[in-house]
Amino acid sequence: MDKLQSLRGMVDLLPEQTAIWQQVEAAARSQFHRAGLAEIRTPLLEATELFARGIGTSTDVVGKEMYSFEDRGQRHCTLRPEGTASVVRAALQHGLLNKGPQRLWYTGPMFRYERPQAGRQRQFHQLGVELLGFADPRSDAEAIAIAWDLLTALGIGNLALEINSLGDACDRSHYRSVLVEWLEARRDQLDPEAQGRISTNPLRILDSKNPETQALLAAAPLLGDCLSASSQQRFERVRQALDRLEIPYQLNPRLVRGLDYYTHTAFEITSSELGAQATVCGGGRYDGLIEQLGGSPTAAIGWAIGLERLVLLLQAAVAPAMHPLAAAQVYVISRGEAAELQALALARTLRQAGCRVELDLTAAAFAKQLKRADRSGASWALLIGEGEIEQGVVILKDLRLSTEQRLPPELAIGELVARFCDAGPQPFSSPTA
RNA sequence: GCGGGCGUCGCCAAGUGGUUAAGGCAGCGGCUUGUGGUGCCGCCAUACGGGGGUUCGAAUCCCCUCGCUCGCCCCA
Repeated sequence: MDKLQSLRGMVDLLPEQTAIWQQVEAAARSQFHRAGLAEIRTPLLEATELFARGIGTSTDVVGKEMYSFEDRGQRHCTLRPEGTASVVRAALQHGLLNKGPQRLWYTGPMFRYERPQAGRQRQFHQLGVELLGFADPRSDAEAIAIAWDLLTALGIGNLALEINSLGDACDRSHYRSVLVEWLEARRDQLDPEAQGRISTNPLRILDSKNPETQALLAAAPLLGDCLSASSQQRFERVRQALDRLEIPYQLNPRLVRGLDYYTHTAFEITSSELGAQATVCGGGRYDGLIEQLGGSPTAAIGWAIGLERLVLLLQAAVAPAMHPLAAAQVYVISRGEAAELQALALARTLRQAGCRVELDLTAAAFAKQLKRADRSGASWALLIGEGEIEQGVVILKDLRLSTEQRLPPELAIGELVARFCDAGPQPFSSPTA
């Protein structure tokens, strides 16, 4: 196949798709606005080192999924595989945290070199929230609530929230040694994947999907048992807050996220309707990251929603009720040089007055143009031919009733504007409206 | 990186060794001259993802390759 086509895993969003994306973006903006979040936009390209230091070199994302290359100045560059590291970098670079805690949101494409499958592309889009400089357990609940409420507001059901606490750095290294010791004693019962991970990233063995490994793990020591008293207490308060918000959740002691920077609260929102890639939203607290990237110790929590997955759910749930494409209200037809120019001008006048107008740009016969008018979904047509130009009138035709009247252009415009005068585009109105 | 499924016109889709690759939708042209939605007629893949091979003969069999897709891994 030598046809030009998009790169593997890089997906075009066609006009009939973009409407639903715009709806999601609008809902998110509204939600974030009400929550007092400000938008931040960072470059798609960052120094490779940012992700190596931020996400952790033993993670799959950094180890084998990054789009990395050297630019012409021999700089090591990487297309961002996630948003948090960039946001933290930007906050530090511009001293945002010196002004106090930051409540931020972002959206945009991320890149991971993986094998595409349902709900997973190489370029995908995330919508994320980062609350920098907040340590209070209520901030965990607030962050989760923002995500939960956004998904709910969009009409997505069948969602499950799972949470766990990974403790602080101390708890984790303590648990890590306990777990490694336990795993080593059973090394020969583990699958090869898991065996390799004992030394590289033992915690990740916990959410292995290998059934035999899982069976064995049922008896493994739990992270929760290694948490310090204060970590446990903290987690307890997060749960209380969620209870108070009446956000249902399940404790999942095996939930371990794939990025190294997470501490304390980790969570995922999943849907059973997504196939293998069930996570719509994932996030957690990262109290050590900011310091690790050169800032002073600062607590923070954040999450990201996978927009492709969200759109998949929306299409399954509510999209059929939507009319993504806005049909024109008026279709303008003309024949003959003078008429064509007048049509061009009248279409513009109508648009300036707030009507959705489609102008036929062909010189085809009236029958042809009328046929297109009909298919466009417009309910009114404006016809101008040589005869009309001579008489100084236009034909205003009701395509539904098949009635028409000849009248001066100003009156026809006035008639249409009175009917469709709403200013501004109306992306989701029904074509028949 | 590893497995499974698939790959015929813009879309859907027949066709599983024999000289014409169905059909539907969309598109284009026409059916009295400047009036649509239905109807009727016509046009629309020397071509079956690409490359080799088997055969007298292949879209149909074999091999390789590319792509899509689902799953593993991982994650949003």
